[in-house]
Amino acid sequence: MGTTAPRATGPRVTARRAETRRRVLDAALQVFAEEGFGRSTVEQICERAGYTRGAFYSNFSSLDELFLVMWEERSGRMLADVREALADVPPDDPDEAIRAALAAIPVDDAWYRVTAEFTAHALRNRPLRRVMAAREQAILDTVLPVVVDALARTGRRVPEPAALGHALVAVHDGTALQVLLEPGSEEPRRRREELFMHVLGAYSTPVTEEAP
Amino acid sequence: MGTTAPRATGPRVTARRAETRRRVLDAALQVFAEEGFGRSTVEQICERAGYTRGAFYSNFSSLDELFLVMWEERSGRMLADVREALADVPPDDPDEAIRAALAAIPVDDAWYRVTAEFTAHALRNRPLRRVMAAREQAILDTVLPVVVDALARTGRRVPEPAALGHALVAVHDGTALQVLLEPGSEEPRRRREELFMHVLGAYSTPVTEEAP
DNA sequence: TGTACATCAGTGAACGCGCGTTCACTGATGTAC
DNA sequence: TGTACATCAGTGAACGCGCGTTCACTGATGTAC
Repeated sequence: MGTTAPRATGPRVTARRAETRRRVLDAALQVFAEEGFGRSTVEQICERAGYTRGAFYSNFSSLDELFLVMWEERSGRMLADVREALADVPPDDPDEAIRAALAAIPVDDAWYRVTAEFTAHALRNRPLRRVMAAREQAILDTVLPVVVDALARTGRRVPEPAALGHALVAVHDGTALQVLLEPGSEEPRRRREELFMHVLGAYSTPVTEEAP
Repeated sequence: MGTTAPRATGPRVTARRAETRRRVLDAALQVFAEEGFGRSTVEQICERAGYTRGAFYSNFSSLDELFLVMWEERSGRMLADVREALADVPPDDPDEAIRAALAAIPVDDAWYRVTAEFTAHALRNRPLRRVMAAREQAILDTVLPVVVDALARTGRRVPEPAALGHALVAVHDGTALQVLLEPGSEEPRRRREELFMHVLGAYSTPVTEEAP
């Protein structure tokens, strides 16, 4: 039995290894977006990342695992960006706050493609479904308070924040697709914003105390 | 130059051939739903359909073509079902009409998976994008008139039918995903219906003529 | 700081399976008389 | 309706490529003194 082995953080993650993983993960996003997850090969990803296939198997056990790790890492980073953008929103102009919140949520072509496939994948895979559900919850936890605050400053309160949250996520998913399917046009973007506003209005009530 | 060749309907479609295509298309939907489009093979589909691979190449030129044909055929049939269901809606109860319209739009697991992937596929493929856009338009043409009518009977008019239409499609896409991600729960179904109602309200105005 | 050694991370060749694609063939289907 | 023939649709074997996966190896990185 080893006595002084330094295994505090597991099997030791060297800087070199971290760099390799990062480059492979970045390459994976690009390849998945271009080829589709199902049509992507270990070879393509390694070539793009500048490694041989052996490096892949030294870091990941399968394409499925890579897909999961990549998606979680990426969506986590994206959520952090949104959180940061929301922190900078000026608290004195609620209308602007809501607009900023919308602008902070990126509608990115490559990412949406990958997410659409990840979604389809999750629908046939229990554990992945939980991953997606957890992510939706994280999004709500980040975005909802800001939105509810902004509405409060326009004199509106939200009786059921959870319902509003799920509605916003659904609207985001649905309209993002429409935006990406018509790359040239500004129409869908406008409709998207309009729908968001309508939903905010529908899930909140004015707090003008003229009732008893 | 052939003189009396009977080529009225192109290369002659025999009953046998039509049957083969149908069985292959049915098998394709199942396999795509289970394995994902990208991970599906000609072999799997043929095996499930009860043919050898040669039969596939005698009827289709590639998996991509099969995917497109299958999706169009399937979504066309689905739209026809919706149209039929809407035709049966009793015209005297507008609230019920709307509920029936919602119920007529199926939220089917296998189909949604396949559509999610088809969507991702379309995002990286111009011609497919047009196919999807055309389908969205067809859905609107089918569903919108019924919805606008039903609203009219509750004394509401829709100033911008197109905007409402796109909003409904977006809400459908977004909430269908939530429904499927939580298979056990009735929650998302309830929230879905609620959101539809809110959107109908937001995009229509009461026509009570008390203004000048 | 320098040297000697140990371990680690990625290399690249090798293996073999599975799949896409082709094609000569044969049994099924359709046509002419 | 029956027979002879022509065409068609699907068969199944064959070929070969590309890819997943393994593994002995070596140069890179880290450690001890």
